[in-house]
Amino acid sequence: MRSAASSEIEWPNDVASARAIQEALRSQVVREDRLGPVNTVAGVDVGFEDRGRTTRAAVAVLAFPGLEPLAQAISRSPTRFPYVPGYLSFRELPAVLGALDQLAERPDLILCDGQGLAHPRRFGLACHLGVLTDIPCIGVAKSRLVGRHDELPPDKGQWVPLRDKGETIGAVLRTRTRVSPVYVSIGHRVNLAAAIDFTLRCTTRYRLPETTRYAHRLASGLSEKGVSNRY
DNA sequence: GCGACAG
DNA sequence: ATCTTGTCGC
Repeated sequence: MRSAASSEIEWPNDVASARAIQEALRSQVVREDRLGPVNTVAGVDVGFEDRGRTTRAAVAVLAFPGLEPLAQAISRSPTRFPYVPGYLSFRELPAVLGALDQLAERPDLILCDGQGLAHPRRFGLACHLGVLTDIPCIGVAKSRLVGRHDELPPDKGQWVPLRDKGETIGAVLRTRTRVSPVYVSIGHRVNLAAAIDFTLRCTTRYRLPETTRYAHRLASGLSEKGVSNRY
């Protein structure tokens, strides 16, 4: 899919200009449901290698709701922005877009590693990815960046709002009974209720959704056999 | 001023 | 994110 070539984007080299980009793009995040039929769901996993010198992103596309693997791609590129809390997207997005470009088809929905609106300026990685590609996107993070919340009941499926500065910015969601929760937030074109629902429907027996988990395993080295990078 | 801080 | 020992529960 060629909708957001990373090479055609001007990437910032410092936090001040990165912040200006966030402030300029944050109004483009669509917080309501604007989804077509969801037949394919992609999971995006980000991370780094070589003590941070190389950034890597993996994407796995699964059928929905059956979650059968359909396609996968991985992209590595030299790190061009350091990890600074609140600015993760400037470090990871070039690799993420590179991985998405390897796919033959645009996924109908993306579950992205990291935060969406649950971000100091309401423009986390999942929002940035959603705005640049205009693909419906949900942020699924393994730990908290900002926000406070009440104690979370132990049963699978239960959730409590994540709040910051008087507004709900996401949900703390139990994807497995008595297992540490994940942090779900709007990325783009999906409301919070739908984001929670999709996250649960993509989660089977592990803490993380199969989409994200599949991408993570791909990035960790052990790819699945018999799955090509096209449908 | 001090702690907190997605991956 | 990554590293690593000890502990707990099924």
